[in-house]
Amino acid sequence: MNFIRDDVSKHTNVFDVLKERGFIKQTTHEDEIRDLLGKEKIKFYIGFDPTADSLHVGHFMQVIIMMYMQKYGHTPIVLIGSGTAMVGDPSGRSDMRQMMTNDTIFENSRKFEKLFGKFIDFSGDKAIIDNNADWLTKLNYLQFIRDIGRHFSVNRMLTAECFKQRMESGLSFLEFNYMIMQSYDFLELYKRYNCKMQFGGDDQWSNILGGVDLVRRELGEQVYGMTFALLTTSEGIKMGKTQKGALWLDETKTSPYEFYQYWRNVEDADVRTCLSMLTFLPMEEVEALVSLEGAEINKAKEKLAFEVTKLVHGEEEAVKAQEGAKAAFSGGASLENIPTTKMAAADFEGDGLGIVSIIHQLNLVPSKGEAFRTIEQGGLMIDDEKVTDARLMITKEMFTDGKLLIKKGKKIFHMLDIN
RNA sequence: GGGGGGAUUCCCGAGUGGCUAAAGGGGGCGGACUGUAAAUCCGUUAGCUGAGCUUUCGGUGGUUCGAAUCCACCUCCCCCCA
Repeated sequence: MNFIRDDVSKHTNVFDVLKERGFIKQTTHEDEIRDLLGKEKIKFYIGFDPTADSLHVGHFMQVIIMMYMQKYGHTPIVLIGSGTAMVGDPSGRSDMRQMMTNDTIFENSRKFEKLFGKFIDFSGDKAIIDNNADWLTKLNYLQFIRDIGRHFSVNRMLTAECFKQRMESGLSFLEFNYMIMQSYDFLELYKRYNCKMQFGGDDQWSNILGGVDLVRRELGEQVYGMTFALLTTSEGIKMGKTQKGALWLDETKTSPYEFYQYWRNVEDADVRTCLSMLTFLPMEEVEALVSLEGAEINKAKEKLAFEVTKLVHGEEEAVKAQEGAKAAFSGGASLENIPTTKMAAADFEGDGLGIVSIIHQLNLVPSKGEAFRTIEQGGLMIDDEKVTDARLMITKEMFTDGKLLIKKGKKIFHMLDIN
């Protein structure tokens, strides 16, 4: 559980550390927050709605923040938003979320909890995990709108950024309540744990402000909020999206090799942001890596990919992924770490199997039509030889030591193993 | 409650009876160029192991030799007025 090196930063106030790394986007009271974080050990929370069965890179950013905070002595409260997930956050969405069944939400929550345990130390009282279903599901409507609803001005809510883009496409009353639910969470956590701050991605700004205001109005207490830059590419597109969907932290959903490759392939312009936000390398080291010129920047990308993969999947997997990538792209290194699928030797007896169905089965192409196209366009290689005939049959004799290397396009390598 | 406008292939968006598996753009995929980068250029982009066949234009039923296009009903969405 010792992810962050002691020499990660020269600063001793975690606020300065986060600032140095470019995380901080907006704060409710910059000076007071810096002061508070320097003087006191506080409790703070970040909410995560279990809308999927795994955390993705966006969540991971928030996890990293909690890791820093914990490293510097503060206590993270991980709030699983099973209750808020039943409402659905409209922030940054152009349409309403699919309604989820309670069972799905419950299932997802369990998986979230497990993943958090990998990064945050919950031993003793070093961190807290709670779930807002605990209080939100018990609310009495009438009581709630009288006690809490009266503090919210609809006029003001409607001007909030998070609702703006929905003013045209439509916003249901259900979703409109999301902000109030999240605000109530802050109030509840303040009462339960004396939680003084809420963090979140910058898209959470309005929701966080709502909570800060509510605590002040209801209890007359000052609490604080802070948002962090979203991890986006230099073009402003959210990072961590692949054509298959999000980049997941769960290795069964995104393999460590794929995960490694994603970071290995980021654009030059994004290397600095990624290194500073997703790795715990000291900033001097980050600067040194980023200053590499031309093709040399690949060294920085390798380091980035390795460090992030190590953080998420452990050193062993990171080494494997790196070895596999090196073997595939630059040759030399051992081929055993390239993504491999085992198949029965018997399948390749006699006439063997058609190449098209093989690559389709391996999920290298989404359909057989795509497989044909790939071959027609010269995008498929077997053991370094271009496949020209889509009806090519793969037989046992074509394997060397029971292995066959398939390359699709420039970047996808896959080993077939019949041993 | 009244009036108006919509729903098109991964997304946006054209298409108002056959020439439409459906323009154009985005995205994806393949190629060239490169540094496993960016930019650019070329090709490609429903499924089925080629020609051929099957499924697609919110849903259901109908008109027609023939429908994404016409008709009826239904569902959902948006806008204006209350």
